[in-house]
Amino acid sequence: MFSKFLKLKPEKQEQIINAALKVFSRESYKQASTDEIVNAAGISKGALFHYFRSKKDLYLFLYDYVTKVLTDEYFGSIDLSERDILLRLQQMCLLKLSLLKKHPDMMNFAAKAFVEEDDEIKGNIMEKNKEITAKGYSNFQDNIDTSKLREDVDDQMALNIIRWTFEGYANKEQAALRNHPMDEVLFDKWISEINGYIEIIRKCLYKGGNEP
Amino acid sequence: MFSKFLKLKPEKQEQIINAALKVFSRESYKQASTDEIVNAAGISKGALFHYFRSKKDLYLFLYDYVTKVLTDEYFGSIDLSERDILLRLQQMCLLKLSLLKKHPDMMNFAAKAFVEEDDEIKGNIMEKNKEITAKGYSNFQDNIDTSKLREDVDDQMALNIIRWTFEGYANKEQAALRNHPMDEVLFDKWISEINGYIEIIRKCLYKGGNEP
Amino acid sequence: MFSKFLKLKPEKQEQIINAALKVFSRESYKQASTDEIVNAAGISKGALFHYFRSKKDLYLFLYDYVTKVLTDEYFGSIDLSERDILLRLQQMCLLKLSLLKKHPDMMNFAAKAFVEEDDEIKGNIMEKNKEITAKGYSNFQDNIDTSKLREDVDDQMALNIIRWTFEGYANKEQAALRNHPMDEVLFDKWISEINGYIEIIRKCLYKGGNEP
Amino acid sequence: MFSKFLKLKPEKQEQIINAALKVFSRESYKQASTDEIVNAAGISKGALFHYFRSKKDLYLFLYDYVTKVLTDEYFGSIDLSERDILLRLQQMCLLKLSLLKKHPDMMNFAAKAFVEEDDEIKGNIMEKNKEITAKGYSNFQDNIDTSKLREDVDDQMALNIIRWTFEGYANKEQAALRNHPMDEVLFDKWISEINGYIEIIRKCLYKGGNEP
DNA sequence: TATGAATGAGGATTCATTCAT
DNA sequence: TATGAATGAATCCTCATTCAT
Repeated sequence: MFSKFLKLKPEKQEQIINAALKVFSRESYKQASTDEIVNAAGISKGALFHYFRSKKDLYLFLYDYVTKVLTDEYFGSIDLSERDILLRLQQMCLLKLSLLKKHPDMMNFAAKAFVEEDDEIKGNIMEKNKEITAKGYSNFQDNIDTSKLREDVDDQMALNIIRWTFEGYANKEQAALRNHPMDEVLFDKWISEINGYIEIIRKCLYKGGNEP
Repeated sequence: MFSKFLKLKPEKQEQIINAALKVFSRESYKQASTDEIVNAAGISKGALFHYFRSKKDLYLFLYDYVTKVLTDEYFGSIDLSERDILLRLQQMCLLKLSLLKKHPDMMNFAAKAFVEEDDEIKGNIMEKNKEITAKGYSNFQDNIDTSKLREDVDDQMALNIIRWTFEGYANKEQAALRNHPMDEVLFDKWISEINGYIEIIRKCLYKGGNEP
Repeated sequence: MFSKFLKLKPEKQEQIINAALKVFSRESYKQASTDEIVNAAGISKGALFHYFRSKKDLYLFLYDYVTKVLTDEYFGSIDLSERDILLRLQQMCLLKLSLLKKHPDMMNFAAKAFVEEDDEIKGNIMEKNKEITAKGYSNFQDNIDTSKLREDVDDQMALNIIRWTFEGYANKEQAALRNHPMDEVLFDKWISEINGYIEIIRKCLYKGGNEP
Repeated sequence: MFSKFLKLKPEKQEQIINAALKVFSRESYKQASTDEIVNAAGISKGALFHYFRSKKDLYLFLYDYVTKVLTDEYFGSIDLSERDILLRLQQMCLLKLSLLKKHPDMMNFAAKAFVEEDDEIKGNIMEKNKEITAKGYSNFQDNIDTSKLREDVDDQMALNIIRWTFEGYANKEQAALRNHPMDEVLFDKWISEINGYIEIIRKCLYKGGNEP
């Protein structure tokens, strides 16, 4: 499967993948047009269906491809030995925001694919997600040292609050990303704001934080 | 406009609205098929276009309808004089979860419509959203008494953490909703868990909370 | 046939006929919409199909009606004992132009119906035309006194030139009619111009005209 | 535009053009059915919309095509240096009748298009007509030598009578064309009859014609 | 008799997929 | 292997006609 595509020169593969990602990251599965994809990729209609047998196969190939690239970059960059949840989430949050800027089409494609509800592919995507989960990419709270958390607060609830805070921040910034260029200044802002939240959480939910 | 539809017997109106909401809450604007809608509603193709002149008009009618029902039920039930953010968000969160169970199709439709990007309707939806915003439905943090918050923590950041906590909780429960029936037990669970988070936040982010 | 329609009060009949004529004189048979007709007539959809069984029947009724009114007014006003072709065509031409202004919808309807090629009605219209012709409305050149025409010119050819001249003039003026109001001034212009052509023809094609 | 169509084999282009012309020369723009066109052309529905993006585009393409063919054949065959109006109109009339027999669908299409009132295309057709007019195809009476006309008759009125005579003759013959085959005999009849009219007009409206 | 809601076949257009070259 | 012309099912929408009230 996909062997015909994989025999192409890497540059051509990339060119086709990028074109398809661009289209699929903007439109839903059904609305995305193969015409637009072949035009953006600079190949013929027949070629696309020669490499991939169908639109569905192309989509699922892209899903695997994107999943692999993103998980590699994501989990390859995260220090899973960091047992302090704040430092781990700081990494994760910055990494996610960086990936959004580095691979916007992939990230948007992944986000769209995650909620895609077209019957033609929904089943396959859910299956693939199960496989990914099964591979056991460590969760944000695996192997976390909870001993630093306040004792008068339920650990899991504290972890949830911390996670939701970082998720909320990442979402807020993601929405802003569309309008602003990504540069050193923006990255520094992220670091400084994230550290602000870390400080608050450390103060409030960790042992030995200041008295309110 | 829509006068022909509004002359129908209420039961029939409801039957058509429900059918359309079911389809539009599952599929995007473009993918949603009028065939499926008329089949679900048990009416003929011609009838649909007799009541609403076009698919677009039907969609925008539904948007207005849903917006009205949800804002009425939502803002009609919220006590905006409550100046303690925790109590206000407790109300909002419970209400949102209740609405999700009471009107799942409406809530999903509203969520989908909010991010709908089809050129045919995007402009209209944005316009309607402006009108809604202009009507001044108060924001979650309008008129909030921030004097209760810890003084050694930035107010806005504290409010963000609190909001994201409730949003995170609501999202988590929303995902679970599809599989469980909504009943007294579930509602009690929500109250108890939300109160758990409230207690933690009060302890950590409010003046005079316990020392960690 | 049409008995139900003919039982209506004359004013209502007229109102319906006028509305239908307005629509059919603007649009072709197929494109003319029964919706537009009932709206213009201020009656319900059902009523129209109650009076006339179908769009086709309505159209054919109108054709008969218009044919009758126009031939009555036309042949009722023409003095067929006038044996001078110029005076007869002068009458006919002025009458046609007057009718165009007096009954524009009828004239346009008749003109459109004459070239209507929709299979649903073409046969019926052609049949009706045969009947009309069979009734023997006298032709423009019936009973004409050709003795006044130059002897060195073929009578039939001379009559053709004369007829085509008047037809050409009438067509030219008809096109101009849409933009100008019909009034005394316009009528006088017609008379004066037509007399100009008559004078030329008398001079050129009649015995004893001036030498060129 | 139309590049896809123009890449087809000439025979296929012709086959499609002829099918479309046949349908559009019989029905109005709106009533003409693309189904009928594709059946007549022996191609699939999709193919038609592959070559031309829409029914409108097909129609406007045909208009340009027909206009070009007809004006080329028409103005390519007319000797505009002929300053005698009778000889010029003799050419024009014969040419028009020949074209009617050679390209009946094109001529009928052109005639229908000229009075087409459908909003979807009316504007475009009028624009194209302006362009054509602007190209300055000389009018029937441009550069005419009026010095040969009788001095006791208004020049413009004389020219009108002459034009209307030839138009009338062409119209009469056009109506007869549908039933008769076009052959040498018919063409000879036209020449002889037209020459008959020319002789009469020369005798009556030109200087030095015989005394009536 | 009159109403207007309802029907469903028909029309233009789109698009994934096939296939001759 | 690559091309892009061709297919036809599916989609939104229209409108003469019917029928319950």
